[in-house]
Amino acid sequence: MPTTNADIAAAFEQIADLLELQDANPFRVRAYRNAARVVGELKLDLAAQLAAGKPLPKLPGIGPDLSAKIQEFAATGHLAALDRLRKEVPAGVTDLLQLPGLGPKRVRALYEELHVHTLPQLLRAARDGRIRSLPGFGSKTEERIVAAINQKLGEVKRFKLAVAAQYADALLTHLRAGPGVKQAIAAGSLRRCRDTVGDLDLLVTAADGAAVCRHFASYPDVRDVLQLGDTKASVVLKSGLQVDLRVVPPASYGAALLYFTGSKAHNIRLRNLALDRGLKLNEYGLFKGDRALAGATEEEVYERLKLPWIAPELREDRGEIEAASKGRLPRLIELADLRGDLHVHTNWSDGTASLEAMAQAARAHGLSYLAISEHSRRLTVAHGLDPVRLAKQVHEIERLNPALSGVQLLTGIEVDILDDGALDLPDAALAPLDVVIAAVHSKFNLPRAKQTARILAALENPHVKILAHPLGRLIDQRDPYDVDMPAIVRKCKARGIALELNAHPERLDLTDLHCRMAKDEGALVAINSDAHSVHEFDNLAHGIGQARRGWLEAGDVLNTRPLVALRNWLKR
DNA sequence: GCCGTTTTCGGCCCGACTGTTTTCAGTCG
Repeated sequence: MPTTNADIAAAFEQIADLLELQDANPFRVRAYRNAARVVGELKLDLAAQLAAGKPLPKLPGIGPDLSAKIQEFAATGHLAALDRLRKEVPAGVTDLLQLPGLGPKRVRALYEELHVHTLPQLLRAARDGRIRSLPGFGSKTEERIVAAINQKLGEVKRFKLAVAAQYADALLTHLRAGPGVKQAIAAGSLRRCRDTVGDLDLLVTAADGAAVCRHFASYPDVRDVLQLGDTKASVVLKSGLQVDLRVVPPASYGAALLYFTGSKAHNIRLRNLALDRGLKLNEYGLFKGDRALAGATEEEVYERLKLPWIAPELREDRGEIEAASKGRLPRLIELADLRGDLHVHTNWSDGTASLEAMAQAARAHGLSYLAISEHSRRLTVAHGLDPVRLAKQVHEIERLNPALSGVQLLTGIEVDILDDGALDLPDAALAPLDVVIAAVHSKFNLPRAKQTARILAALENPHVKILAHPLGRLIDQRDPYDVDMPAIVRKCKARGIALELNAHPERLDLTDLHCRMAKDEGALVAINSDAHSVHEFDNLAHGIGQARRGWLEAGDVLNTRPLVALRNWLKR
């Protein structure tokens, strides 16, 4: 098994956990966690790089020691340091760290004093009342441990962005009706438009924080109140979604919004920039000694740090601070930049609306063209089109177009990539179409080399213009298939094929990092709704959020082009 | 363990809440 960057990152995280349990220098622990993040997000395959005899690139936070560990892991598949640590700490103990309220100190006390190594042992100890006997533990802690384990057994994962956004909208409405509430906004990963959201971070400005926190905790959908303070409260909704509220005075709104939007890594960079200037940045403002220099808006905080405002989607410490300081931030794409949608379905296959209804809905969403791309015949469950029905649909679209105002339909197909990389329809059926989208809908578990070869073969077909949902993932339901994305992106660039960013909430595929990879390689991206009904054009907004996280500008996206330019691109 | 246009040593982001305390440690974000 070749070593992936994810393997290296996981090993570093393991080391960090184990070191923490041994009460090691916390900054050393942080060094491992930083390194795990840097390696985990890196698109360059480090093991492949080393195998090719090339040196490791200089990476931030990775010095001589961690470089050596990466080389050791790539060469042997093991880390002696990790193996050693595993012998020193009982197996399974790191699982205990995953429970909320249990950090390294308490977990260490649990296994040293009570010999508790696993979740079942912990549950037994809690039920036997043995935990409250430990110094620093009490009956409340014991109750929380039982509750946390039970919750973990019912495991609630991260929420899809679109779902979390609905909860946030409803809660914000509730908060705005609260006592003395001036502003209420969702921050956190929702504001950064991550594809999934672990919890909601809501920010409110008001004079009386305690009253707002109580109002928040009274929200009817609340299942548990975890914390209830004067400026901060945390609840769990009936769905299992955790929501954290912070209340700050209006003069701190910008600093607080910055702080609660994150990411943590971005915030740490900003605080260090402040320290470099002899200033202190916290959620209440930017301070020189006790004197507040900025805080009411995000813009003024950035400005005092000699930076332009940085869009929330970029705040991941992935180079945005360096780009900002050099005046090289991207002009991120916006929803209004989209001129059309190149991937939708109608009631000819598995969609619910007619061709005309979809065209009208597209126009209502400000789009001026819409490519109809039904499934192809192999997808019988979706009433995929064979060459005869496809020809009929093309004819129907040509009949409809002159009568449509403000929007034009393009002919197309979402043609299946078969097991061997051939397409599900003959070239003669594809040739007359405006847009051919190739898509994998089967054999998701092929080994990496075979899956990659299969897709690369499909991309050789001269009619293919777009590769649909390139990773094939369904968030929370199906992992992405194992495929060499850099190779796919390079092939798309070479063949003049656009990679789809499928904006369906369950897909959001490409990911943010793959958007960035496409941009860096010079490959085009097409942001498509994959709408199966007239309502699903709203999904494009989530696709835009993801594209912005991938640093995409309007020029990087195929369907920002006016229809004439698009037709030229399709015909070239 | 990393890092340096003040530094190759001595720093490393910062504050709120909870529970178990009797002034604070641990955890979290």
